[in-house]
Amino acid sequence: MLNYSTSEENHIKAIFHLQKQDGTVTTNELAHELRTRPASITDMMKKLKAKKLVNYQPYQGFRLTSEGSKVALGIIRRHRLWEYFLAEKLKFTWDEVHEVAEDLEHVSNKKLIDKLDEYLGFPRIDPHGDPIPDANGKIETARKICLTELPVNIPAAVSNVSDQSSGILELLEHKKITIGVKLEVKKRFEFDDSMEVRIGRQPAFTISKQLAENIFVKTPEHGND
Amino acid sequence: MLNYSTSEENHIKAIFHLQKQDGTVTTNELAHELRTRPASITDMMKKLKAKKLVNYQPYQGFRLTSEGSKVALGIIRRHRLWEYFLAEKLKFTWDEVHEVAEDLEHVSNKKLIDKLDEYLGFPRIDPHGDPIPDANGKIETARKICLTELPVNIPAAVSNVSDQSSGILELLEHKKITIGVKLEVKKRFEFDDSMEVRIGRQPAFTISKQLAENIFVKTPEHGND
DNA sequence: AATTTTTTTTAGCTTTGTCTAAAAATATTT
DNA sequence: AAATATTTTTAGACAAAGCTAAAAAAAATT
Repeated sequence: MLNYSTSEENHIKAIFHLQKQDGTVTTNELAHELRTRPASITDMMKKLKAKKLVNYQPYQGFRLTSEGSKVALGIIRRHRLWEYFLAEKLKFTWDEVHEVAEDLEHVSNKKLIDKLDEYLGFPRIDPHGDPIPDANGKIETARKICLTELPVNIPAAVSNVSDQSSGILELLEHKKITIGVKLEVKKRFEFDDSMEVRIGRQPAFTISKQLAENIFVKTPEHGND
Repeated sequence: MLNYSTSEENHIKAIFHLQKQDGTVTTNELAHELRTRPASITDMMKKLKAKKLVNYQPYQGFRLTSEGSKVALGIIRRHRLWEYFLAEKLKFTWDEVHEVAEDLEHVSNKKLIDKLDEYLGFPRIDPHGDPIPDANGKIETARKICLTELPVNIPAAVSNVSDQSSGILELLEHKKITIGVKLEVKKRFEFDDSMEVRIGRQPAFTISKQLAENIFVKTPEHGND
């Protein structure tokens, strides 16, 4: 995998995100997204086409080639791992991490990122609830994750409970956890993997590792990172 | 503190390091250090002079202004904190960290760096044994540090022992630790702050927190970071 | 002190990534 | 389908950061 400039990477990433909705991205859309001018986009598209990262015919819009998508997933992987690091380790709040990760994502040293991934315990979801591509660029589409994997301060909705024994249901009822309830993990304790959980604006309460392992949640769709 | 380009930062940092030896830095020295051409250095010096970061009169060499030194210390702080992070947390070896930190150091977000510093426990020495400037740009000149502060895998020489009781001397003799002995910390255990220490190529042995607190070491001078 | 060598600067060119203004292509209205 | 509006591309300019080659200044030699 070759190396690309910060500007090239930002264009590739933006196309990747805009592509999702429609099939193809237009010059104006991209110019608006990147706060740049349509003429600049045309220039950059010519360049990315020459590098075989986008398919582009004048006036026809563009989309990433499979190579371009690979590059995009690499950038997104870096971005989201740094976001996770910032939130989980450096205690940034979830709304602060994006901006800082915008800079860190352009440091593209494979060993750095793979070691960071390992250090963080191979997280699958970033602090905005978006999935993190793995070292091969594979990305989970399903948004359902175990409560044990939900980063702190991310709103999520309970989608199902794996264990259906009466024991767990009693506990769930007592804690007022039902399908569809919206909650956030406020804090995690390394010592026993227990966690503080808050439902809405009510006071937070503790959940054991054993219970959390059986609760699955869905995080809201985002998009802009 | 304003923001400077990667190229500007690299020039400022190089001047800071070269200044140490002599009082003033020449065009050729800097061109050689940065693997660039003398003409390019002249161009950049004009620019940095306009920004009041260097004092420069044509043909007279240059040195950083006090503002320039502040900027340099900020860059060095970022570089060395990332080096520490890479070695201590991501388990890079000490000879791998410099290259990666060269990129990371240019992400200049004050909050990021201050939080990273805090997360790392405000380390004072980087994995090469060089002192890390604090948030105000203050940097220790003394190279003598306590063994408790010596990063892992950094060769250092025992320079003195603070406690002179017979109890500690007995222990030191048993462990064959004398002034001038060269050693490295191989591993630290969070649980009781004990550490594995190795002298030369001999098998490593354990030292308690209490003992380490009384041993002071000097790390070798480096320079190129 | 004059000459030669070395260092530094100037002048002008290149690439990257942006811009504006004008031209061309495509879309939308009437 | 013609006219109008919008989108996209082209053409040409500019700033940043580098380069080479030539000129100028400083240092070293004879």
